[in-house]
Amino acid sequence: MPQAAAKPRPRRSANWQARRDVIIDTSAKVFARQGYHATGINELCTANGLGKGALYHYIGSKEELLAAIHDRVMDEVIAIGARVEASGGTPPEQLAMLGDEFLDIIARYPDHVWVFLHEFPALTGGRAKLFHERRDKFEQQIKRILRAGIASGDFRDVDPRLTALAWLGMHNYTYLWLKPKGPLSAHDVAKQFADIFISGIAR
Amino acid sequence: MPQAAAKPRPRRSANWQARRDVIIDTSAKVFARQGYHATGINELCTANGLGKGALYHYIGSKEELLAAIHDRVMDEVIAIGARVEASGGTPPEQLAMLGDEFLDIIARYPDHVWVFLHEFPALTGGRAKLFHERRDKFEQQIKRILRAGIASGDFRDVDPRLTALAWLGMHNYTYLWLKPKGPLSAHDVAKQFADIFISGIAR
DNA sequence: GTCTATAAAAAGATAGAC
DNA sequence: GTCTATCTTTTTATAGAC
Repeated sequence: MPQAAAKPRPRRSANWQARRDVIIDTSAKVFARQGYHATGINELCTANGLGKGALYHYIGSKEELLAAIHDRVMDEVIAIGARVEASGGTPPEQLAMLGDEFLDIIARYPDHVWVFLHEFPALTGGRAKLFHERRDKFEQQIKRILRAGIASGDFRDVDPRLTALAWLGMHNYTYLWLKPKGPLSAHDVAKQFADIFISGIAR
Repeated sequence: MPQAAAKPRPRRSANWQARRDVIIDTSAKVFARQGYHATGINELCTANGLGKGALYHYIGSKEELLAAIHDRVMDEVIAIGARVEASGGTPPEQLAMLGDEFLDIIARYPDHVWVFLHEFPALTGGRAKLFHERRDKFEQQIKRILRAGIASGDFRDVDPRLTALAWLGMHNYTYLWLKPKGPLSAHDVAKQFADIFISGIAR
């Protein structure tokens, strides 16, 4: 079997990778608080407790760091799509499960999600293209569930695209107010959102 | 009656005001395309066909320009709140009307709305405070309608805050895909969103 | 009112010592 | 691997001529 081409493994030590991951998470917090463009390399150095030389040893550039923050979230989002698909539930069950897992990601990565929802336009070239492809992939996933539900008679004859975007907006927007320490858990919110949305499109 | 303190009229000519408004709208387009911090004063000069001296004659600073873009949208949002309240419809009718007018603003000011949803964290001090107050005021308006609907028996006993945020997310998110030239008008989208949402929280 | 020139600070990134 | 010093460009804003 030939070498897998999907993710060309960078020639770096496991230690380097682990250190880099910490830098990505710490930087996400700073970007979330004051914005990507408003944050200078010097501030990233301070936040990470490193000099410029050391920081650049781990990140190729500021934009590469931004892309890494996006990947952290999108990797997980794509993964839940596959998990839900494999679950074999009914369309309403799948939609509820998708919402539950999606909000769980938002609650676990509040900073990363903030960054990805605010700063994705700062990605350029191939990085921007890759991001949009993965975002579209998730949207397709939602539409597939909706179409299946219409076909099965669980949902009325809604416009799949419009309805998928309504669902996405409702869930994405939680990044602004859903707090890990808040009165409602991601699971609670997902449950109530599913109640509203699924009965809203039920036949 | 003493002088109204709400909006201290600046001592400027009507011509100056009109010119400034055009600059605000043109700049909103540039900010929407490439971001507030990523846009330099020089680019704003080019886009507006002015030199630095002339531009600064109309805007106090870059951030004041950003605040003006926010005001353009928030003035209208607050206005629809009052209009809906005065309409005297049932809670479901009011919620549908609010969505219809809200999406109309998003469709008419796509650039301003983009800027306000992406760059509001760039506002500082009193400008940030004022913005948050007005945003909260709109959220209160939604919650009031929801509570009235629960009291009247039109809606089931949902959590007003959670439901208001679900409604806001669903509608706000349209800024990313609702196009004036698109296949669906803001009115069409509002109608279908109202169908989903109101039946989703109906008793 | 509008321009050009310039100030003064900060940006992202790199070089080379250690 | 990490540091300090530095390069180059760009930033926001102002001064002063016209």
